[in-house]
Amino acid sequence: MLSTVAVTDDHRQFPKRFDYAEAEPRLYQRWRDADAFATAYGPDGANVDASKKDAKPYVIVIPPPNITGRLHMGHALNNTIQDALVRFKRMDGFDALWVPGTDHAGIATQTVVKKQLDAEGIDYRELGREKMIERIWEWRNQYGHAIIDQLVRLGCSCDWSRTRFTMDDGLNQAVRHSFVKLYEEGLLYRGKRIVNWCPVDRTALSDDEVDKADEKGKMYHIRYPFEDDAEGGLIVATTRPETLFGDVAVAVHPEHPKLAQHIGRKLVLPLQGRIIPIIGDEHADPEKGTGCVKITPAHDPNDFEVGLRHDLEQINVMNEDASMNDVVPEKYRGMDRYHARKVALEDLDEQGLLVKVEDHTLAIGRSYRSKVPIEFRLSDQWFVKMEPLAKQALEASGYVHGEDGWTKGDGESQLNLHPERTEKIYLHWLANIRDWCISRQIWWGHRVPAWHHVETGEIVVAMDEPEQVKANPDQWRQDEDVLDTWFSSWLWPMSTLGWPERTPDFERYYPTSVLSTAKDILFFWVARMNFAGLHFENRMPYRDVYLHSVLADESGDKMSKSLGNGIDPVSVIDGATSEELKAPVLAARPPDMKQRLKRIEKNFPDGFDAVGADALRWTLVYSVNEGDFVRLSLTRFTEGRNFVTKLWNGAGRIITALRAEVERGTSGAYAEPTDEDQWLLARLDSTIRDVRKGLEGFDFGAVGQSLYHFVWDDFCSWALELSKTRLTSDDDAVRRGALRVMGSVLADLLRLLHPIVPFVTEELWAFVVEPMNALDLWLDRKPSSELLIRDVYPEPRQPPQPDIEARFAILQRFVVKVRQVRASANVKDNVRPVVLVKALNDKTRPMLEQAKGAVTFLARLDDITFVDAKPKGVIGAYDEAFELYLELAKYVDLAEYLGRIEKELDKAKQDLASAEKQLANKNFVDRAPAEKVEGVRQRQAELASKVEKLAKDLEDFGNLES
RNA sequence: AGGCGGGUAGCUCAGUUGGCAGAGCGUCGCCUUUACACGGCGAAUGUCGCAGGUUCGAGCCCUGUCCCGCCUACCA
Repeated sequence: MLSTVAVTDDHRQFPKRFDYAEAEPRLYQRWRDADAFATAYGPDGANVDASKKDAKPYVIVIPPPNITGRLHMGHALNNTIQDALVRFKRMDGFDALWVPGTDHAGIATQTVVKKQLDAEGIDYRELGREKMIERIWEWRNQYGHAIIDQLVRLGCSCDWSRTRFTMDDGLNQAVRHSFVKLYEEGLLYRGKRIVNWCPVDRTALSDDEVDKADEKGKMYHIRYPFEDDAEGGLIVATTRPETLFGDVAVAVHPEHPKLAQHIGRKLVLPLQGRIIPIIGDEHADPEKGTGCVKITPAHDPNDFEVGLRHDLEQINVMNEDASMNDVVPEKYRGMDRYHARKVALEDLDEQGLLVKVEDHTLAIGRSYRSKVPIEFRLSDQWFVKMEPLAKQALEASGYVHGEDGWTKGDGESQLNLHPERTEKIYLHWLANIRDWCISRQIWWGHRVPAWHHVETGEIVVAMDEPEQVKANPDQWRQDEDVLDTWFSSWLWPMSTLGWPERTPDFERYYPTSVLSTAKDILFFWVARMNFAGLHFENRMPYRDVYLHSVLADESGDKMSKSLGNGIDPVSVIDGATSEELKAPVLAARPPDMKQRLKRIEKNFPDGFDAVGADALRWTLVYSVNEGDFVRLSLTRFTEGRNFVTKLWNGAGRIITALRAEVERGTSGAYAEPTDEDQWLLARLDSTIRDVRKGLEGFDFGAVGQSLYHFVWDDFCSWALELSKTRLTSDDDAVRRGALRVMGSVLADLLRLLHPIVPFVTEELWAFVVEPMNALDLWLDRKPSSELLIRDVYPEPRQPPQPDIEARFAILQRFVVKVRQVRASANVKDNVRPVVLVKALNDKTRPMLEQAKGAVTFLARLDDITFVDAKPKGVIGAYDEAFELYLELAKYVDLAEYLGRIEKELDKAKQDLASAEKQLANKNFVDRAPAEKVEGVRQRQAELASKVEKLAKDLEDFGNLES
């Protein structure tokens, strides 16, 4: 079996590992140099890629990361998904565009720069608005691109020439345009309302910017004496005694059996001495507390409503930083709210008015940014009326309003949410929407385009400084507030493409195709983008929304900065020392810090080895599911790395064989595909179908599993092993035939995998394409590009081939059966027995004969001989398609093996009994579909025969115990 | 309180119209077999949360129930 030509078919020449650290930057640069992320049409509307002149656009606009952010695992997941989709569609013939950009992140950024100034000993308020904004721009220009650089490390194929920033001029214009338009339509108003107020950042917050959680607190029962009876009075229960200075009434339920009689009487407000009325209002729930509620309109949203109903004064008792203001008695002025509470309680106690204090769990809202409990504060703010916008969104989702509220109508939905069940959550929110407070009392952001007349209070809203302001600048001042960051984000899919201008980009690429984002900003952002798209352009800004799961650590805790349990994607790509792994935990100082640190020390005493971007991406895609959480641990990424290495080595085996063939200089004839080849092609087709379906349906976990199975099991474990005998054949045509199929399948496999693991596939692509071209051995589908990123996504070649798969399954079961017998009987690998086979159907013999060389290689046999009956003195193993016999006694002690047969016999008996029982059930035979019944009959026959044979074997070897 | 999910092998999770319970990791053997030890071959492992119901047949459908998570609202 010597090869006739001496060639260097030396597999050791192919590197054992993919050197991602070296290759990733090199390959990324190649893509950039080749303009591989560019669209078919430029921003001027000119066609720049003639081959995609008629291609349909496929557009994703990135959820803009904050300029203050560092890439976290959630970004890595979301951007991997987007990149996979864009690369898939780009290869599949679409004019794909992925618009990147960043968000100015109002409060977050201002806070970062404020801290920087604090460190320099500069008070930003003294610095003044203009200088402060200048400093923030400086900061942004210096640090604001860090996260973009990290997206590059991930391999994201964004069109960087179209990078946007939410504070760009164009986007600012879009913001002002939408503000003015909404104002003119009466959907935007200014009003005095109770808002969530952050005393640290001294700004209003939207409801979404407040994190609510149950916290332990106290409930204080305070007696408010009657004006006409100092010993009597009503007992009010409150958790906020320090706000009592702002009380303007005490409410009881108008039909309260005992308390209603007091309505109209007056009370003396403790500590303050002010006289306040007792009013009747249904807000006072007789079941709760003492049944008496103090009414503080300026510090509680419910009380605010009560106050409006009863025309009560609104008394604000706090300053912007939540210290007590001049309304309160002198003693308390300037005290922080909690200090004031303590002192007030002491004083009440002294006066005998503090009746009772009990433990109480209450929901405390904290600013998501400063983590400080928010204050309800009465102030002038800008609001967007949400109901009309939500109505439009509900209708766009095919809902109609009727007597039962909103219900699904006959109309088609313009929006598909994935996973589907999120739609219910979305609609529920839409149906219960509240107005959106969009003004923020900070400096960094889009300034409210409104001017107030200094004397009259008249308000003018306009895109640019209005004429009357220009004429009398001293009479007017521009509104001091800036807009909520989300007020620019909600326009993002439109504004990044040039809206409100009708730019060529906007005309061609809007509406976009898909929005992919984390589940937790469905309301913050997705819903509002829907509103903006529908309201301003009368259509959804995208057709599909994919909401990925939230990432959690291995014990199921959501990855968060405050727990320090996040895994840094860059640490995964580049590796990290044990100390670096510990850093986030040490920074966060969570309650279980010690355990977390210990775990890191134990599991990663020498740190974590770099695994590269592909392994990171692969692991994320492979792990994602439709649940609420994806649990990840560092070891999962090692598994991803193993997969990349497996692919690398499997491909390497074919590549070295291809190179060897090029060296041999063969040409011309090749053998036609064998049965094994047909099977592999059928498996490839089915994988292509799965992967396409998964990508189209946002079922990324299924995509990963299908590809994993194909690469590891079908391609490497079976096809590659089976091909070895042919690849080392001395018959040119046989070798070339095998290479033709294996090379072509490998190329398709790289195409299939590329959207998920772009680097390793791009690297291997060149290695495969070059020799395949040289040998001219393509089965079909010659590459259309030197770069895989530009090549074409595979389509199935044939419909499903159940016959071929069934035939090949016989081969697989045969090999496995022999291996099982060998393993359980301890037959060493260097022992090469002859196996005797009796075929039980007409497929078995042709299949095994055709692939005999390969099968004997896989099962480590000397030969396969076909027989018509079982000879004496052999051990049998039984399958529905064949019986195989081995002269095991020749090689090993049989005693061990017989135990195994007994077990197998027991199992077969059990299965047989169950099949028989089913067939004895008249109902089953009569009612079940005929094919099901037939299937069980067949199984029963096979099992009966198997039981018989195994029992006889045991008997023959005289070891039957039962 | 309401809404939405989830409970399947030691762990993380699949389970596509109801028809013989699956994968990866981990575990246990054997193997430095010429792509890969980041590997190969083989093995073990289940009250499908619990209780009913529908059905010839339920992990899957229905009812109830217990846990866990998330969201929304309220909390004097």
